[in-house]
Amino acid sequence: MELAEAKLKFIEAWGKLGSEWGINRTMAQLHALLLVTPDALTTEEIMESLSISRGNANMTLRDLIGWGLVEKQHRAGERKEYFFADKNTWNIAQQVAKERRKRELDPVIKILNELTEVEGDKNDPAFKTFHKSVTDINKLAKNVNKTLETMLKADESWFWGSLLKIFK
Amino acid sequence: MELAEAKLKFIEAWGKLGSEWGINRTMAQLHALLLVTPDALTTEEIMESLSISRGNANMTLRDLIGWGLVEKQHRAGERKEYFFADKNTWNIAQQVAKERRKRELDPVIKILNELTEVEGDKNDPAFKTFHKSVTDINKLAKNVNKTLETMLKADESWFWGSLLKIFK
DNA sequence: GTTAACTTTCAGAATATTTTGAAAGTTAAA
DNA sequence: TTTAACTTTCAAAATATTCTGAAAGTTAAC
Repeated sequence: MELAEAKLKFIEAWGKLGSEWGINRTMAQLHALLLVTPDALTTEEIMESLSISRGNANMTLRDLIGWGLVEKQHRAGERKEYFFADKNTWNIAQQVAKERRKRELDPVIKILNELTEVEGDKNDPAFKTFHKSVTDINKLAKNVNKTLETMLKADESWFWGSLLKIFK
Repeated sequence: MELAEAKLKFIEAWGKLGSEWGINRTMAQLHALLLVTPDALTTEEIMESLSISRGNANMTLRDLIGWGLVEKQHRAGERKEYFFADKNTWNIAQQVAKERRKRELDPVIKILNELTEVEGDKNDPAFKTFHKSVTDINKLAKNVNKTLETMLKADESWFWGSLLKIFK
């Protein structure tokens, strides 16, 4: 397989995975493109590579910067901006985990905490079932949260080393 | 807060979280409804509760059954079918992990394995960057895979106990 | 074998999301 | 200050996803 073909395959696969996990396909693809490109790219080059419009490129880049995955570079004597992605996979994983926790997990834990407090007739099966499900899911969510917390502070080799040691 | 209101809040929150994670909102909501309902429900009752059409209810129920989260029940002397959800949160988490792994992670690991094998000029920065990113992501994916593997076999309290022990 | 209660299907409608592109905005350099 | 290179915005268009509902299909009971 040619490098060019392989890059396209990677970009496509990453876009697909992203869209299955609630991440805009273009955003995942643009990130993938920057991941396999050694140097920083201009908006123009990105538009060309992915066949997307200027507006789309601009907004997607802004989103990626908001996720902490991409940075702007400016070069002396040049008006245009260059974009490049952090290539450290562990950093990327941490960054994605951090953002999704903040945006999605935290709000839901907040609601679950409230719902756990709802009171009712302990003999009513409707109440009992509600309370048990909410409480159990809340516990699960908190365990996930703690695990993420650890992951966010951890060094990659320590993290996987520890995990795979127990999980031999 | 009333139980009825709390149920609605739970259904709404679960639907939102689902849609952020690439799961159809209705599917997440219907699952949530069954989770907080002690007894099995008919299609009719589900349509009513969630204000959805018969077609939508039917297809969503079929999907949930496909995910292993809901079961059909039939009752002696009755034509209509009843649907109920497994209320064991750990089972649910395992089931979701298992299905998403099969549907989404496995295919991507297959592609990453192929792309890892692509050969090229070791002095070409384009090749080096491609190869490193693909290899690193592949490693990460495999570690996630191993962790899921363990989780799928594990007992809940052992799993979280082990994790939180290292991660104190 | 007929009925009627129920389930399933799927084309088209509704809705939600993503993308475009041209106009407006910005700002370094002349 | 003016220009022009570049970035940003956002209403409208394109696309993708989800939902509806009526018709077709199924089958348990009679």
